[in-house]
Amino acid sequence: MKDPAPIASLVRKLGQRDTLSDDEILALQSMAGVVQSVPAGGDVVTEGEQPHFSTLLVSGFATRYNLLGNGERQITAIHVPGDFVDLHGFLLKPMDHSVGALSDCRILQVPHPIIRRITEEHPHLTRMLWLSTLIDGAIFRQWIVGMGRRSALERMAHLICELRTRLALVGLTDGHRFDFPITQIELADATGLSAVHVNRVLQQLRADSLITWHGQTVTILDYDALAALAEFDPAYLHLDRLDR
Amino acid sequence: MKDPAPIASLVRKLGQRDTLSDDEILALQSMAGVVQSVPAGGDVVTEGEQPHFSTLLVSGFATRYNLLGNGERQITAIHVPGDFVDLHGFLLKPMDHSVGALSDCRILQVPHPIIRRITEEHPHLTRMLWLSTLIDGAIFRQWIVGMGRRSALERMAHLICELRTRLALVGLTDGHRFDFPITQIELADATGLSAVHVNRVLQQLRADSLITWHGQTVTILDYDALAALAEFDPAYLHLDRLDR
DNA sequence: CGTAGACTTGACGGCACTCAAACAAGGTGG
DNA sequence: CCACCTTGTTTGAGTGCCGTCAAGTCTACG
Repeated sequence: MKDPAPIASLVRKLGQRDTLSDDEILALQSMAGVVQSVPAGGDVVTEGEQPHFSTLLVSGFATRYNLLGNGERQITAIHVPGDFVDLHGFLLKPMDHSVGALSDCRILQVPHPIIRRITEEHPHLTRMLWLSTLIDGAIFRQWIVGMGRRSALERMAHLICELRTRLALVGLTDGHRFDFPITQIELADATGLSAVHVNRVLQQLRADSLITWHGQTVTILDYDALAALAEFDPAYLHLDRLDR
Repeated sequence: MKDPAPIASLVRKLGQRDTLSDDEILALQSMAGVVQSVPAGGDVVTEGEQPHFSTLLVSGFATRYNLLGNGERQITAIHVPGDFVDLHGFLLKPMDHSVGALSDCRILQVPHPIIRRITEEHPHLTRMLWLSTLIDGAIFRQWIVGMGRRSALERMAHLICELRTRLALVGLTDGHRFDFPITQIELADATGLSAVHVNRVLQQLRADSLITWHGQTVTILDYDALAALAEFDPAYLHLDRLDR
């Protein structure tokens, strides 16, 4: 019931950025509880709700998205295991966007009072949780840069580089190969492109022997070239272990 | 020397979202110090630096921006008085972008040890500072939505609505009129458009009698129509006073 | 074997970009 | 005081990246 495994990815991800004390790891484990399932296509949280918990993604892929008046959709974030998909809801309260499951997901709902107690009793751990929302923000900024100033090709290349780096951090890569269960329609909503153009961009990346993409499996064939095309610099992911 | 006035806007902005205790206001005032000046066009912080303080904008307008390899620029955030322009630097450490002054600015550099002490001694105030970075994040998300799925016209309208709302929060509006010292080139870098197209979009907004824009003075002539065009919903700014 | 969802392809169109030049306004120095 | 320069804004012409529309193909699955 209180299985520590679900939060292993979170511990690994935070522990990459600063050393966590045993006490802090125990506090994180106090968040463990019943793991729930959300089927692909389902919503984890819906815009306008004011949940009394935040959701840790244990396995699977999820997105944050907004719907527009004309029915169009914009994905603002892609989440991988170990990510809190709505830790910000702890303080922001009403959700200003929805969270959906890209694939079948297993999630852990952490009651806000537990997070609140961490903020009362564990200043350093609080800073680490704060940090994780700041890294979300750094990723948002890079997406803005991409959507504003990068071509469709560069933007897609950047997204692939980013996902590879973030998945490697939680041990979900096999060299330059990783699972990424997303459709081209969803990729279009994430990159601000049309589905047709996403298809053409992916063909271009394949034609240039930069990647292959079979089913859910992405393989980066030439990482250096892909990163150069995207001007990808992982500094914004703040991977260094520092005193925080 | 320890003039409380510089942090008045910050107190006002945080106090809008939750009640601050006298003790907490005192703690914020412990951040007060020597106010410095940055001329328009100057940099407040530069990408790659690792400052040992975070910068509170006391007066003037500032932006966060990234430069790309080809010299292009993307502005990812516009800051108004009362905003911490780089509170995230407290935990992220090396800056993954620069901060520039749009107009002449007065700033207050708050040493990180002072912020750190707040996190050790004032859990609720810590949450409020965390909150302010989360609101930054919510704004980032809206920018992503705009750049991905809104037309140039809608995007500009949305930016104007957002600025008006945020400036009203710190008392820098006169009805639907406010100062916004930004050039069309800078607006282009913020919206992901070209300077030429920004000019045409602004002309369109004027032709439709939605705004006037004389020098640095923006006047919204028909707020309802402008907000409808932009599908602007201020919910993402989380203006309600709630227990946080 | 039929259907649904995802992917692919082609033709065409438009929003926004680029290039280029003119206009306006404020500041500076001779 | 007025050329002159710089910075910002405006306008026009031509272009192109990416969107839309419409089919067609492929694969998984019942």
